[in-house]
Amino acid sequence: VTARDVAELAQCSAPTVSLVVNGKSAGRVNPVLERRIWDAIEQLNYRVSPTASALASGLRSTIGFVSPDVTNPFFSLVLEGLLATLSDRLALHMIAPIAGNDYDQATIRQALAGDFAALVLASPGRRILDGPPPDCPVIILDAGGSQQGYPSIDLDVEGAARELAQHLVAFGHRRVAYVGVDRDKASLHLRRDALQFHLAEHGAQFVVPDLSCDSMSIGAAESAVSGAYQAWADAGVTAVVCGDDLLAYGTLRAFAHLGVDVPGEISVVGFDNLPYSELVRPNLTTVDLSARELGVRTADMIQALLRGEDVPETTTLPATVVVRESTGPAPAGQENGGG
Amino acid sequence: VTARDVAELAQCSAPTVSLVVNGKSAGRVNPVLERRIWDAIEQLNYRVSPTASALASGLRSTIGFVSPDVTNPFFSLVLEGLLATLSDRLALHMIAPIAGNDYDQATIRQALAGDFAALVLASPGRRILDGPPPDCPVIILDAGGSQQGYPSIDLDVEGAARELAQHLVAFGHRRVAYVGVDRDKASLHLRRDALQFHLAEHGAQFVVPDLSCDSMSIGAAESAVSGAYQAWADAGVTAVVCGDDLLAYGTLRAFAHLGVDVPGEISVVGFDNLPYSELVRPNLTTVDLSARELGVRTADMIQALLRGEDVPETTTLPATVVVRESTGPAPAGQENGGG
DNA sequence: ATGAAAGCGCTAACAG
DNA sequence: CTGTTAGCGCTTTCAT
Repeated sequence: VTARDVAELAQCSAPTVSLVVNGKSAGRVNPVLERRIWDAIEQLNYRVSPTASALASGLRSTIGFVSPDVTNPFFSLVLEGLLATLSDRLALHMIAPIAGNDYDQATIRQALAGDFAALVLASPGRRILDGPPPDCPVIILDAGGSQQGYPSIDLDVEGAARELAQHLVAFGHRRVAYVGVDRDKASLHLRRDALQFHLAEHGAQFVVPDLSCDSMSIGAAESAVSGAYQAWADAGVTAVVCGDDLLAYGTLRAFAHLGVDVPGEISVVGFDNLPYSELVRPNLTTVDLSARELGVRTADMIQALLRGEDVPETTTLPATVVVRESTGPAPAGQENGGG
Repeated sequence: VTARDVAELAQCSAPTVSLVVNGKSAGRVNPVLERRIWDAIEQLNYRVSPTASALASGLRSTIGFVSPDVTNPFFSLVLEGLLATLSDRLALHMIAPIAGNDYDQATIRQALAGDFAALVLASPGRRILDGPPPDCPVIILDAGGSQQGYPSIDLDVEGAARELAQHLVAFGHRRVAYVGVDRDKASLHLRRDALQFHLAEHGAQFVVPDLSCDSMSIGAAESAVSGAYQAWADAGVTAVVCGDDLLAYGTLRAFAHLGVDVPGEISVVGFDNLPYSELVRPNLTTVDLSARELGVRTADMIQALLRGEDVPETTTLPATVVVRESTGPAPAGQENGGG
C-alpha cells in the first residue's frame, strides 16, 4: 500500500499525502482534504516506507552503535541511556564484532558501509579509522579523549584514579597489580596509566607486569589470575586493580578457588560499578563510570550534531570511587557506598 | 559518489557496476571491464547505498529486535547469540520501550512501522499484535508457546519446573512463595503455573499470594520482598522462587538487610542462570534458560524463513536446574553446579 | 491550496 | 557481454 493508493482513495495526489503524513500540512492543505487523507490512511493501513523516504529526502534516520560486547553490562547501560534519550525518529542499528572478541577495523569498516545519520563507537581501540573519512558524524565513547578529531565523551578517569590511589594508600597498600586485556583498549590503558601516576605520588606502584586477559570476561580473568597469583604473592602484592568490573569478578572467583582471603590477604578493585558489584562476594570496590549517563549524553550530542550545532571536542563526565568491602572496611570519615 | 560516477570512470554504464558490486558478474561481464570497475570503485571509495539498493530491489535487509529491557542480561545474551549467528547481510535494529518498563502495544506498533525483513519479539506480554497483521515474518521468543500463529521459540519451562519441584521437595520444602512482576508476562506466568502444578504433585504449594514487583529489576524486588517477608514468615514459607534472576538478586539483598539467613531460614531460586548467579552471595540456584542459544536458534529460524522455508510453529529448548548454595548443600547424588 | 514533473541511487528486464 | 529503458516509493521544487 503506497502513498498513491491513499491519494487515489482520498482523491488527491501523492505529494499531498506526503505533506500530511509528515506534519507539514500547516496552512498548506485544506483541512477537509486532510481529514479525507487521514481516513484513507487508516482505512488502508498505510505506513510511509522509511526506505523510500530516506532515499528521496536524503535524510538518514538510523544511527549506528558499535559495541565491543553486547553482553557486557557497561555497554548495555550505555545503550539503554542512548535508546531512552534518542528521539523516536531515530532508529538504532547494533553492530558488534563477529567473534564477540572486541572489534577491529573490519567491524568499523562494516559500520561505515551502513550509511548512518551518525555513528557511535563505544570503547574503541587506538587506531580507529584508517580508510577515507566517513560521511557522517562520528562520536567516540570512553576512548580516553578525542581521537582523529572526532568528538568524544569520556569519564574523568584521571580524577577517579587520584581518588582511588589515595584510598588504596590510606589502607597501607604500596604494592599493586593491574589486570587488563590483551586488546589495544585506549580506555583501559588510560585507567592504568593514570592510576600508576597517582600511586607513584604516594610511593606506591605496580610491582608486577600487567596481567593481560584474552578477553574482557569473567572467565578470562579467572584463569589468568589463577595463573598469576603465585608471582603476585612472591612480589608482595596486596591490592589488585582491574580495568573492568567483569575482570574483577573473575579475579574474585579465582581468589575464592585459591582460598585467598579478600580483603584479608589482598584487596580487589574494579572499574565500572556494574549493578552486580554490590552483590558479588565480597562487595566490590569500584570506580563508578556512570555508564547510563554516558549513553544519555551521547544521544544529546547526536541530536545537537544533526541539528548542525557545534559540539565540544571532548566532554568529560564525573567518575567516582565507590568503596565496598573488597578493599576492607572504610576508614573513619571515608564514604562507604555499600548501602 | 554514486554508481554512475564509477561507471563514468570505468567507461561503462551504471547497471554493469551494479552487477559487479553484487557479485553477479559471473560470465556476464568482461573480466577486464570488471577490473576497471573495481579500480574505479576503490579509487572513488564507492559504497552502494543500502537505502537505494533496498528500495530498488524490494529486499529488506534489517531485522527488528524488540527487547523489553536492554540492561537485563537475559536479553543481552539472546541478542549476542542472534548477532553472532545472523548473516552479515542482515542488520539489526534495536527497539526498546521508552520508559524502560517493558513494552506495550505502542512499542510494537512502532516496530511494525519499520519495514523489516523480520521482527523478533522477546518475552512479550499476552496480547501481542492488535492491529492488522505485519507484512513480515514475526518470531516470538520466550512467550510460553506460539501465539496468534506466529512461530515461537521457547524454553522447556515445564520440564524445568518438574525438576525444580522435586529438588525443593527433596529438601523438605512444602510452603513456597513466588515473586513475579506486575506486567502481563506470558513467560513468567507459565513458569509460575508449571511450578505450582509440580509442587502440588508432591504435596507442596504456594501458601501466600504471588508477590508482584513493579519491574523486573533488582531494586523492585528488593523493596517488594522487604515488605512481604513478615507475611511469608507468618505463613511458614521456607522457599521463594523468583521468575527471573534479577528478582532473585533483589530478594537476596532484601534478606541480607533483614538479617534473614539464606538458605538457613529460607531458600531462594531464580529463573535464568545469568552469569552473575554464581557470584552473588549466596550462589543462586537457578533454572538455566540458555539465553544465548535462544538467540542462535532465532537467527537460524530467521534465515530459514527468509529462504522461504517452513519452520515449526513451536521450538522448545531445554531448561535445566542448576543447584547452588542458595537452596542449601546438595543432597547426596544430586548434581551441584556451583563449581 | 494542489498537482505535475523530476529525481534520490539503485536494480531488473530487456534489447542489442 | 553491455547499454538502454523503467521504475522502486517518496519528496521537493515549481507551476497553477
